[in-house]
Amino acid sequence: MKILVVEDEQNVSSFIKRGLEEQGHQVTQAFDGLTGLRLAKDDEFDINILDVVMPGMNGIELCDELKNKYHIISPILMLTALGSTEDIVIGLETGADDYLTKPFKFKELLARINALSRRVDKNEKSTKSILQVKDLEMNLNSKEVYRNGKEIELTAGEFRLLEYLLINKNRVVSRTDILENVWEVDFDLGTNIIDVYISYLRNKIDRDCPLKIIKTVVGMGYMIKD
Amino acid sequence: MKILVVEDEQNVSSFIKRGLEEQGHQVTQAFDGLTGLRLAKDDEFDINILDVVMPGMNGIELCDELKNKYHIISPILMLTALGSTEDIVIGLETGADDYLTKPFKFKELLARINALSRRVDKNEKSTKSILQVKDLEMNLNSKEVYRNGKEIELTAGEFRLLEYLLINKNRVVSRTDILENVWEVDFDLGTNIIDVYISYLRNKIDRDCPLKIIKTVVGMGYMIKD
DNA sequence: AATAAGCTTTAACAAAAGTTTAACTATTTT
DNA sequence: AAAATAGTTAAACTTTTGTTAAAGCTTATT
Repeated sequence: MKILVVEDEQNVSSFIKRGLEEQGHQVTQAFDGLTGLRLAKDDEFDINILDVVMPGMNGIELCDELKNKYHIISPILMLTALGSTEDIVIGLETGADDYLTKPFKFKELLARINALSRRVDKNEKSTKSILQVKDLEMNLNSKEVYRNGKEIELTAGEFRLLEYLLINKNRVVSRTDILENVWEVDFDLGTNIIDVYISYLRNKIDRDCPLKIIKTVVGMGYMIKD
Repeated sequence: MKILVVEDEQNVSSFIKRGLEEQGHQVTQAFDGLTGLRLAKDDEFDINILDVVMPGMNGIELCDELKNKYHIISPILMLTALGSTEDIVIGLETGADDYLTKPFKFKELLARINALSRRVDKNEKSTKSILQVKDLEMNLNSKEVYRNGKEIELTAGEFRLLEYLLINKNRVVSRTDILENVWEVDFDLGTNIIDVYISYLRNKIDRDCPLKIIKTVVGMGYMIKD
């Protein structure tokens, strides 16, 4: 994610930047309100972290401008000093989406960032909640899978693998892709877990049906075709 | 918009699907009434298009079940054969919102879909104060909960958890979702409070009943199903 | 202010379910 | 036919879930 940090204290800003970058985010820093304003309105960040206390334009004014004048849609997380309830109230009134009182644990900041980004994801379009191919359908809300009208019970891992194959239907997905996206493992240490799970899945969804859903592409990966 | 098409004729269904997808809609297909029923009640579509003539459960029976048994609120558009005035009358009586006689021009279908979706937007937000599922009901005003006519006393925490599960019925809610929305905690520090409360709830609402309300979906969360 | 009652949270453990490894077999490619 | 790739199986291992009891909080009452 692209994250903007508007914070005048050099060391606090760096602390946040370093931590977020370790998590794979891209961090842009602004050390005063006006610079923050320019950056935030010219370039859409996924999350804006604003300190309240800053020389020149403070975080509350900045938040107000961004939300009420430039109508940015990305969430704002305010950093306030301990106990300044006043600031928190004003901040939330002017449109901040969340706040965190200093000093804070980095883990807490991360959790709030994740919560905010999830909240945004939810508001995005009416995400499709049923994936289907041939006579197989997967309901992402109820986590139920049906083949030819009959329910099939899958474990969490089997479900995630099938979901990934369905999202990528008509495309061959490599073992590396699967490992990265389903198991969230970035390097293969010679496990055959994918083969095992493909086998489990086939037993449940393909064994009793003449037309097979999961296709092997030797040397390349697996594919589900329409 | 998310649109469900229940139509047994492969080519008609594909024709509709293709056309609607070109307009940017998401189309889910069912080729028989029973599948249509399951899909429509498990997942809320913006519009349901039902063919009248189908093997097994026909469109009128399906419409009846959806509107009068499952009380879905999304509009139903019936596709009837030319001249079957009988069907149209019955269809509208059982709760269909509009109908179209086959054969039809695609443009006409589109116009009716747009009209229906506009109609729905206006009626939105009917804040329900009673949540119910099977023989369980929760009154949000009086904060009373009844199972099979007998009152059940819940503590505030138990009530909020049950309420959240009911609001999200037919959807698996993860522990993270629950923690965020019921306990308003954005990060999990390894508490098992959800398990404990689920256990308390089950003791009060499920223990003495053969049909269980709260379902565990291992590795994913909990769900209450209709 | 102290007490009591009820509710919430933690913690420990048992039980259930799911995941991963590894050895072996089968199939496909070279 | 040999080598490489893929599939199967069961056992070992982990994680997840359910339960209980006790400790910690709050709130109402004395």
